[in-house]
Amino acid sequence: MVTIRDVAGKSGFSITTVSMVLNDGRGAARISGRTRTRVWKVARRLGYRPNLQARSLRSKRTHSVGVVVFDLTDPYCTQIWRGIQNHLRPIGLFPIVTDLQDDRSQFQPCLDMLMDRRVEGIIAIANPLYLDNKLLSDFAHRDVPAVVIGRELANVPVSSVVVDNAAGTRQALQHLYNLGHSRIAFIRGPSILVDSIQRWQGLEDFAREVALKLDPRLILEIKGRNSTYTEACELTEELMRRGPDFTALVAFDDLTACAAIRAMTRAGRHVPKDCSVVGFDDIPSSAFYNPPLTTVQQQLEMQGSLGAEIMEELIRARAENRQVQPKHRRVSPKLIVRDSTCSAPRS
Amino acid sequence: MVTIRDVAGKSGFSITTVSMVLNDGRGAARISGRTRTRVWKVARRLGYRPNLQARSLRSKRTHSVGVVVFDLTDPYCTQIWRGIQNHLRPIGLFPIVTDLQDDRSQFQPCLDMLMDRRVEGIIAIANPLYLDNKLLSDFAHRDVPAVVIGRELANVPVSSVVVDNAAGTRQALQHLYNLGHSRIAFIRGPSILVDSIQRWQGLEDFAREVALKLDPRLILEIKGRNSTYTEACELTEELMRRGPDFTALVAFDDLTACAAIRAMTRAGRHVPKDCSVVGFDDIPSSAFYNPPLTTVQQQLEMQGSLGAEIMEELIRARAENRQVQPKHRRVSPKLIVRDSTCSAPRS
DNA sequence: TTGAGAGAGTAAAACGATACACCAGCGGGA
DNA sequence: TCCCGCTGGTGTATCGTTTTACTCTCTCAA
Repeated sequence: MVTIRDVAGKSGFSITTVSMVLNDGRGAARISGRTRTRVWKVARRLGYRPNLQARSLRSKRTHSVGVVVFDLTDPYCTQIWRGIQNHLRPIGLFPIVTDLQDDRSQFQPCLDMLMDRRVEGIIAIANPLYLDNKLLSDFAHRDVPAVVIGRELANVPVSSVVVDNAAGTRQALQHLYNLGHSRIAFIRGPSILVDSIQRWQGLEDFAREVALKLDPRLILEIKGRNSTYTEACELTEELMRRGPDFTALVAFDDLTACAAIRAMTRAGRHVPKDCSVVGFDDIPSSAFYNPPLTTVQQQLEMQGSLGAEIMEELIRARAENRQVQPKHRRVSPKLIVRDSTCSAPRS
Repeated sequence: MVTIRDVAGKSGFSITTVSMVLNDGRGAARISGRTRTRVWKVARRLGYRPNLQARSLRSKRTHSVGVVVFDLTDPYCTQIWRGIQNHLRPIGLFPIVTDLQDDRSQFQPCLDMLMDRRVEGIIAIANPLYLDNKLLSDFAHRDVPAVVIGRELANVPVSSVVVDNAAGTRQALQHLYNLGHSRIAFIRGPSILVDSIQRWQGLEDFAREVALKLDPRLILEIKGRNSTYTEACELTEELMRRGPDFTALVAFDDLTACAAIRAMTRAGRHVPKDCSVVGFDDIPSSAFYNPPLTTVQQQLEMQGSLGAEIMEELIRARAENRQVQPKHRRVSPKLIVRDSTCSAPRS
């Protein structure tokens, strides 16, 4: 491996000079143009690549950011990751990912691994289910800047990016309402999730505004005891028993929506002709579902970039020894209309 | 940050001793038990965490492995990643991932980033489409061990892990054959992919063995000019025009299978009652499709661990200054039977 | 003539660990 | 008594950078 010493030797300048030139910072201005080009030329010719470990050992900066992901095989995470990466790379920060594999006991170990690598900040993608506030608030006390995506923490000084759940379900219901549906069934998410509550809030608010009556017999809730998919299938069957005349269904998320459609198809009901269905999340496979799903897009990639943007700001502040308040961002979701919804049948 | 110097100071031993104890290697045997426990106790009390950059600067080992992924939002990659990670972590190797974002021009930059971080080896997940042999063979010349997953390179000394495509499609066709299907349509993959060729080979071989006649009018091929999904829909429509009597369809992969099912559903044909469909890959959403897909599972996670296992071996060999030949592994895929296939209708 | 100041660069001390060579006791065999 | 080897350590150089604090050599004004 060729070191800065080699470059210095071959170019005839001192190590210091080479370092200053190559870092092209404050010091480089003190070095004459001729010297600069000569050093660069030699460095290029030798194929010099600075040793990052040595560099950060001395400079105390690693230019890397830890990303804690609760399940890297979940598209929710990877899309956010994409956004994070796209923002971070161009500004010279390198994201290092650790995967909890849906196992909360891995949270501390993962944090430790990242801290061991001396990351300059940590972005955590919060699994609504598995990361309780205790864990997250604890990691706020590590002395690096932190950003949580997907969850807002009360009383904890940690920056966050969240989606406006209520605005999303509002759009979904409005869509069905505009299509003329009035007898609508709902499958709510598990009540332990804030998302469930917020999404329901959006539905209730809109219904009240347009004086749409919600039949309590057509509102069921996922308990989350076993497989969500299976449970959602069963709930849909229960709904069909209770009120076979509903013409639309709002599902908690896309997986639930898929299950509902599957259950109805099996029962001989056609989606969307007999019943429109709308989901939430816009997971990648939604577009390829049978039928393609009308759903609410979370703008995950944008959530990722926003998180990274906040991180950039926090790291910059720390480098300049500025104090800075936690920042909070809320992104607006967007309704994507595909083929699982259509006008209500004329009765 | 507490350093080894602090531990040495507080415990009353020298830096050397502390280092030997904490690394618990060859040297530790020379240190008495009492000293060892005292050092450990102090280290724990102070919350000492070794500085990895300093450590690897001196020891020339980073204990990290680069993983080059062509698209981290593709479940193909994340499942392999999961396998890699599960193998690497327990043996103290840290995987660092870089994402090409499906852009081949990012290959060199990503490799550079990894080499800059002095990874001890590189595992590349080959996109059949975007990583041509030139790129991959070039990276074989970097002086770190390399493993390619998803592609076998001829004439290049790089280890690899691949799936036995032919064995997979053979199982798929056998399944349909056993269900009594004889009039079977096929959507082949783009001919530029080795996978397409191998998968087709498996089909042909099995058909020949059982004297099953393949109607050339029922064999179409994806060209890959625009969206695969859209194209596959169109091909399915074409198939239905050509021979509306086929009772089963073998698709190149799951996405194609989804498209085929969608197209048939739209045309009023019921899957599997009117036509069985089998895919390939077992992408995660296959289990939740409408209907759930019968498909060939690639064992991606296993491919990942096998790759990591090879990497472990290569790194160990290098550490011990042994020469070692590239290793090659081939995993057998497994048919997963779900609801998109059933017995052929009696004619 | 002197001295200040700018311009262009260098020497040497870190950073936090590991590796290698060495050292002080001490027991024992010749 | 001498030397050897063993036990249980320690001192110091070193890894490849960055950073701080110099050193020269000019130029130019007082």
